[in-house]
Amino acid sequence: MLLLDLLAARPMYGFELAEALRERTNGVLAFKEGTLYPALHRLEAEGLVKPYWQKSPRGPRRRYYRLTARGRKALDERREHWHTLVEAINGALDAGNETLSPQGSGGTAVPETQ
Amino acid sequence: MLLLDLLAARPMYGFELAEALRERTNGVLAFKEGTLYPALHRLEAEGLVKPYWQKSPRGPRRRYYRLTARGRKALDERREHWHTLVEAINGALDAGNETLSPQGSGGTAVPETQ
DNA sequence: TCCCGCTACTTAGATATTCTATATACATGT
DNA sequence: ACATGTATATAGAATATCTAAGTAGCGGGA
Repeated sequence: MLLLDLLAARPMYGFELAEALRERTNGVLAFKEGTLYPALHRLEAEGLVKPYWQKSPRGPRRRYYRLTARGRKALDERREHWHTLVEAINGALDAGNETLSPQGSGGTAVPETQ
Repeated sequence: MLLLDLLAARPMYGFELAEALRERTNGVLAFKEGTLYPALHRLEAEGLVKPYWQKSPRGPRRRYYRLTARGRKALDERREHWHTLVEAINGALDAGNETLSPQGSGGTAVPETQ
């Protein structure tokens, strides 16, 4: 999801993605090479991104990844799934803390996942 | 974290934990047996929970898990880590959506993780 | 020229976790 | 005796991460 999200703005190459994630999360999250590149290959295999080589003004060539239409759709789905997940977990955590305001947290029935 | 959180209220047994999580998350999350029991064994090995057998009024005996002092501490740490993680990811997602209110989200420098 | 450091991508192997699937067993009802 | 529901356990496959190393282009300094 994070990779797709970063690529939604513009095509980027691996190293750039790693730097961008680190900046955006203030260093909380950082892709390790062994995670990043295989993950990009998986996204490519799923048809969610389309890569192309491009020369660098200095240093080795770069592999840019562009989001496909399917990738855009997948990003929307994954964002929604992420929010569902966070709300479910935070709701579960809140439920254990009957210390303060007893609010129902607007519990709408949610379709099963996992 | 979810197991520790559920056990913070009172000791519970595996099956009960599975039902409790399903209820609390409106079915969004559910422990599979093959995930739940090994996870409980790991928590035990880490000294975060202490199990004991107890007879059931009907059906086979139950293995109740009680949170230890270390488990309580671990829960606090994991909750904090969870919130840090969620904020980092949501912040990263927001950063890609320069559509609305340009708020800095109160970005406090956070120590590195992962 | 040679080596070093930075950029940039790749991949093998170890480790960790989840899921699938099955096994075991107690209690109750038919 | 057998099916059903409760309850725990675990082997094996699948998936993903991390560790670690390798390859390579470019520019600067000895």
